[in-house]
Amino acid sequence: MVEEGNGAAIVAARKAPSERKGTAGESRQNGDGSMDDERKFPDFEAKWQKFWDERKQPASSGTEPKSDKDFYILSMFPYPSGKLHFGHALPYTLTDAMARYLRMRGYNVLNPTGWDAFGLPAENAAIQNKTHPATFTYANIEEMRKQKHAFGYSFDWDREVFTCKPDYYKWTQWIFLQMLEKGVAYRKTARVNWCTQCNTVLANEQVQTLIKDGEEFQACERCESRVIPKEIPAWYLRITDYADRLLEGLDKLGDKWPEKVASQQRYWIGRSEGVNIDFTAKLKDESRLTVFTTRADTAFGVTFVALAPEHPLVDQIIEQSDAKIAKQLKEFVKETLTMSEQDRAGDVEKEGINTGFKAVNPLSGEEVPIFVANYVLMYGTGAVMAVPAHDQRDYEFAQEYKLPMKQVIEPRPIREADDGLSKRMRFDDGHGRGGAEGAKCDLEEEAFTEHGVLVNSGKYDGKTTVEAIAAIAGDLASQNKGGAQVNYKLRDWGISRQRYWGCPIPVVHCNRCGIVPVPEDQLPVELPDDVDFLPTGQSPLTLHPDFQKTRCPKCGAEDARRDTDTMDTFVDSSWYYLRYTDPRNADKIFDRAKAHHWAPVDLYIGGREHAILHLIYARFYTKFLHDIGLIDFDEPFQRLYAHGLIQGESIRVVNEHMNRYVSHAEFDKLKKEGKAGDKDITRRIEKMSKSKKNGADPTELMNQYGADAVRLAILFLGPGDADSAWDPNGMKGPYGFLRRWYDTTLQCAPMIEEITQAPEGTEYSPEAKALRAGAHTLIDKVTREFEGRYAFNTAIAKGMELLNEIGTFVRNNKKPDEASRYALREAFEAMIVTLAPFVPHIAEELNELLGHEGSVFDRPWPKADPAAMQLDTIEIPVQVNGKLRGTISLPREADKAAMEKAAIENENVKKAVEGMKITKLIAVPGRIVNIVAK
RNA sequence: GGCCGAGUGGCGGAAUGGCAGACGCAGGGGACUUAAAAUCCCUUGAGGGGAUACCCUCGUGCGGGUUCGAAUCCCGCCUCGGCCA
Repeated sequence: MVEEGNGAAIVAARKAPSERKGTAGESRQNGDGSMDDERKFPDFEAKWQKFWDERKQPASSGTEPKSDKDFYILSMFPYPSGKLHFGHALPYTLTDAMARYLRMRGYNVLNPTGWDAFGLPAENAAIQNKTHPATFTYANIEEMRKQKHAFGYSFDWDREVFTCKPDYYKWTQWIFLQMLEKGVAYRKTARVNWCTQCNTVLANEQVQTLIKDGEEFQACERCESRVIPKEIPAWYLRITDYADRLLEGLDKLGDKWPEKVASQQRYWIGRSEGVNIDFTAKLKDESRLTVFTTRADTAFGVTFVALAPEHPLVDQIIEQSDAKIAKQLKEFVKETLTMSEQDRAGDVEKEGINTGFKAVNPLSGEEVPIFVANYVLMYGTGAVMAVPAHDQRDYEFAQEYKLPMKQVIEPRPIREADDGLSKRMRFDDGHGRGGAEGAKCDLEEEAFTEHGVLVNSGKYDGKTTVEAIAAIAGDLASQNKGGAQVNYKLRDWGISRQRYWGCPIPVVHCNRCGIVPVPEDQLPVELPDDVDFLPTGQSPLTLHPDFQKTRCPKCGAEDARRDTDTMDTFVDSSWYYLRYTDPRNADKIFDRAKAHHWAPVDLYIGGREHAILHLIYARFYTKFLHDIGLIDFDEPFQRLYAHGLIQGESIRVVNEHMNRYVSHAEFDKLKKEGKAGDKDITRRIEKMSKSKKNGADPTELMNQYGADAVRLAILFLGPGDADSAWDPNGMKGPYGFLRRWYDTTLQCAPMIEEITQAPEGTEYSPEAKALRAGAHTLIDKVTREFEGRYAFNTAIAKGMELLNEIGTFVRNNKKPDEASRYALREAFEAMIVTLAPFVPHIAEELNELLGHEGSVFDRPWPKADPAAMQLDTIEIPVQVNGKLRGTISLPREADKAAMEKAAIENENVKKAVEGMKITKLIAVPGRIVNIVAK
């Protein structure tokens, strides 16, 4: 599938030794300890960055369909927060290594980057500093772009996109209009988080739980004042229509996506198969009261019905109640609605009020009381049938309010095969459990929520849970009293933000025509520049004199108003990967053929914090764009790599002097001054943050040690998909390795520069063979990591190992023969080429030093020679009864019999089996011998 | 509370059924140096014996199991982390 470089040719093509330039050539003459001061290592990184910039061939913008050789690799673009930190450096280093590797393998690689540039922090900074969000944003971008460049990342900079520029958000608006036309975007009035101080909507993530004076409440993360639910009109995207397809897509992606991310998305979508049952509420008039349940089989056990405080019937009930109950209900509803849904669904005290009205169960004909309860959410129908005997929440509520309990399910072991529940149904609200063998039913203690067999349920007695649900759903449907129903936890996506620094929503409100989309030829609706950023909490767009004022595009009325909301920034990032395929197109969102030359993304690299929101939204957008015929695929990211978090060790000092976090440097200082000791501190590994003073600045480290060393240190820390802790000493190993590698190459260059071909007819010494084995093992190891596992820490360790072997070899072979010199050259070449994706600058430098023309990245990827990887004699461990008792040296090709013979003859082994009878011999060729003896 | 992941030296981590601790950091010893830093070399799981280069015992969170053989697979538990509630 992939063209292989010829391993034997790894040493070829180079220029004359006399042309060799080495910055350190002279300083090495010192040959003493002062070398490092004078040399300043490394000093060649800027040189190679310039070299790359000048020879950079832009990624092809072909229009031919994507081939096996076209590879789209993408790292999540950053919010321009100001500085590049470890949260960025890890994914970009991973991405760059892979992109460089793929190019060396002959792939045509697209590796773009850009800026997720709209967002709240810029606007808050603007308010604080009395500037413009754009000023803040572009200054940050400028800084971060420099940093990314200094790391030597090989991005396709000519494709850089900025979501905050009109040439980008024009198309964000355009997609919105398509959604509006298709009914996927709509406006409704619904409950949002409203900050009472800032007078604005907050996203769920911007709401935090605070405890003040012993009271717990939901607060604004910025001003810490109370957040209340409020009904306001806002724009929504009908992502719920895509729920099933979003689920099916996950199945298709299979193991190309981490199972963790897929299951989080499944859970978020929260499909549950159940039954709607229409009760009859006996108010003044009889009205229908539909409940949704996944356990219709327990319908005969209903002893009350509970409504969410938001349920539409609640208003009617209040109207029809006597004054006292009405007042109680009103207060209860008001109080409950100040709680967040998370709290209500959690372990909050279950409270409710008996309305005094009754509802009739359509299956049993029984009348049960109607409650309004805080633990019922506006999920499903906003009403539940309460079955205390078989639902734990109902059980607790019934205990509290002394409500009756009626058992209608009996435990009975159900064989796995009888449990016909689909996977999706199991994945519901926790009720869909299989009938466990030996399940206990003790209603004195808790509800019985397992599956079983129906009792006290009229004609359904004797049926199993699964049979009963189907039968009841069917009967209800035929009587027009409900039927099977699928519900989702996923809600439609509210995208309106009462903010300035976002993509304006391109609609006009006209008094005559209502909501009118801005015609396509008038896009983009641009953000006005001349706005004041005042801490009023109101969107500056509503205060702007002209922005709102516009003509109705439909009837021409002068008094129409523009929508002043802007879009959630997740909208901007839901389709950016497509714009990279044709970033400067002024006429279209992108050229269809260009898009299909690259998209979908082959490998998407980003943090796990985006497992749900961004990745679901991007998948949803892709499906929509597919549906309107823009693209012919409907999953954006073929493979997802979720990188880990780099954490830092924090130190907290608690003593008579202080009680706060200190940095490592500060602690050392305090220790010297005697103000703090080891017993006063708590060390913890936690997410890097300013307040915990456990962060490390990659750019600072880069200035000190060079980009390659930081790249290497990051990759060497651990496998990229695991969280790992940053050690303040973590630079030393990788930096020392690079320096030793450089020095050793320089030292050996004169010895190997004449050798260009494997010497014919010369035998390798055992040492040279061992060195060759090391070199080819490195090639094999690095290749395998790039082809699947991405555990680059182990690949790098192999590189370090080979350098150690080279050191030993050189020390022990002061006057190497030609074959040895070739083996040595091969080892250096293997290191340069295979480590180049990780540490590109030094690889270029050493490549040049060994006399090669051009870039190391133009060299073919080497192929490991399996024969060279193995030694002639191998050491085989010998166990006796599973315990290591000796090792034997054998020719590589020794068969079982030879291994067994050598094993029994080994002195240590003889001692170990003395006086025992050997009952069994296990020999695994090339691996181990185990002797079983009694 | 649910789901997922993890638990291996002083530390980051190797080893995915076959010599536990690769590689690196930190520690110890030595060389160089007037000295220090830097650099280089040796050494380093714990315990014990022989004391040269050798050997033994224990050891991958805990308890069981499967296997000739388990860090790795199975069952039960504990702890930590993440996400959701």
